[in-house]
Amino acid sequence: MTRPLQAVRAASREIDMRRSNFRPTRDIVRTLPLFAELEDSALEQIAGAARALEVKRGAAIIERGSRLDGFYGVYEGQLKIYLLSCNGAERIVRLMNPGDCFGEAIMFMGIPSPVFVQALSDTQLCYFPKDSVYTALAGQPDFTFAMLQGLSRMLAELIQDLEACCMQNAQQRIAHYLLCNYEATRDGRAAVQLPASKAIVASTLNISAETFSRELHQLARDGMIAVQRRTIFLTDVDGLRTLAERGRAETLAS
Amino acid sequence: MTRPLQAVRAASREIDMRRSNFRPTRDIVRTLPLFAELEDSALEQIAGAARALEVKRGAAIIERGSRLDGFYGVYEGQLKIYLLSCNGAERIVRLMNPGDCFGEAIMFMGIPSPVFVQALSDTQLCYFPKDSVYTALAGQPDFTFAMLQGLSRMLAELIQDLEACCMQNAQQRIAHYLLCNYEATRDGRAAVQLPASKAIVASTLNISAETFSRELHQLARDGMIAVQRRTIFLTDVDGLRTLAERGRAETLAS
DNA sequence: CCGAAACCTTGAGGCGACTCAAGAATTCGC
DNA sequence: GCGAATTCTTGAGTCGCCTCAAGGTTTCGG
Repeated sequence: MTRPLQAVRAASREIDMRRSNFRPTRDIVRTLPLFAELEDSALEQIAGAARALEVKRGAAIIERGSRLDGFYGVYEGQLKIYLLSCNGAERIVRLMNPGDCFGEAIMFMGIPSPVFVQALSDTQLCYFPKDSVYTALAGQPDFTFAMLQGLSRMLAELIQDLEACCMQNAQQRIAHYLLCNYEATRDGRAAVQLPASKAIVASTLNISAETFSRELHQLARDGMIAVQRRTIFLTDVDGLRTLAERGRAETLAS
Repeated sequence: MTRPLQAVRAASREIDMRRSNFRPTRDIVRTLPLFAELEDSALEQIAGAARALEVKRGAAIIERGSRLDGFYGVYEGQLKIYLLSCNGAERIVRLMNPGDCFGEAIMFMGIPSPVFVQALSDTQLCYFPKDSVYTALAGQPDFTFAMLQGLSRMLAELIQDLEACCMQNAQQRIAHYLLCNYEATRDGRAAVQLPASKAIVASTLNISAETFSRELHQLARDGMIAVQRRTIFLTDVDGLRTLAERGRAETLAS
């Protein structure tokens, strides 16, 4: 019975499909990287079969156990893919942003979804029915490779998640996360802009919000980072690297 | 610095490729489920490019960080896919048996492998070079679907692993494992035959060997199971189901 | 059949991360 | 710009699982 995060509380849990100005035209559909290389004719076919979906923050897109006869692409907004434990604790597996796809694996396997998907903000999606996808796959080797690569990338990312959550302690996971996501600011400092609230980011790292807060401040005290709201400046990238690789204990010892 | 498991200790860590009576003929290659639907001509092409590999127990097939220009199929023996933490602790992600494939994702992405693969017993493998695979993919939609499904299945399994390791305690993971793997014996009892030593199975469940032993004996004391070597008889399937779903604490309370 | 190696069990002790709880700081709606 | 809601911080206490250590059991080669 852990506190639900943000959007869980908000709005209805139903899909709120509505007519809107978001339409799956060929040029819009193509903005998904997956479709980038698709020929016009194939794209036309996919776009023709696609269904645009505009959902509000808090809407449930996929429930655990549901099946899919297609997959989704994200065009605007943010969603979370998450797991729920028997007592209601939530573990966010991944945050989805524009350009991302989800549901392919469920579609290909025809199995019930092992995860939930919910919108964290108002979101524009497209649903691509299986049949149109299969048609495109059969005729477009480039698309096949793009699809295979997409699945492969997810697989690799999941392995990394598994590694993080099985082989690294909380501080190592945080250090690793920061090192994987920082960018240079205008004034040349290295900074990470958290894509959501600390509680949500903590959940994706499989850490409680409290521990996340504690560890961030510990890193700040150690001079590795400086925290300002949802911006985290990396003040000692090499130190973080050492931490991420060797862990806290061994930095001091040996 | 955790004790390495079984085969780590054994034999050389080098691939021991040798001429042998194991040859990638069409009929042998086809026994991989992935190739089941492949047309003869395509199969011929794949088989022609395939390289047979016979390795001894303990041989390292893939090292973390290495790249692949193809993928492997298992025809005989057993391998482990595993992760190593910085201090040498090992976490087995999956055991591979005849009929399984590995390395597809690494091949498609062209990224360094995030995992290690090592033979747990003397093993017969085939290596299928990327080019021949791509050729088959381009011409054989059925093969494409089989490949997509294979990747999708791995993805779904990894999600389940992640769920198990993040959302369930040790006893729930064990109960779940038993429920997913039991079969009826001749005399009608439900039993699980462990596919390897308890230490190895424990590692795949992300549990220390000691805890695994303790929990198994606890379950036995509770009348859920009976342990005999590497055979575990399920004496109370419903009880296990309750455990797996609700966890230990809540079985007693509420 | 004996000894060594591998495998399994069991106890003691410790620690990482969680939960609960309360309060501070931000953000947001009107 | 004030009050409410949300988000973040911090302390105290607990617990699950790990590690270390030692002894028992099974397997296997010669």
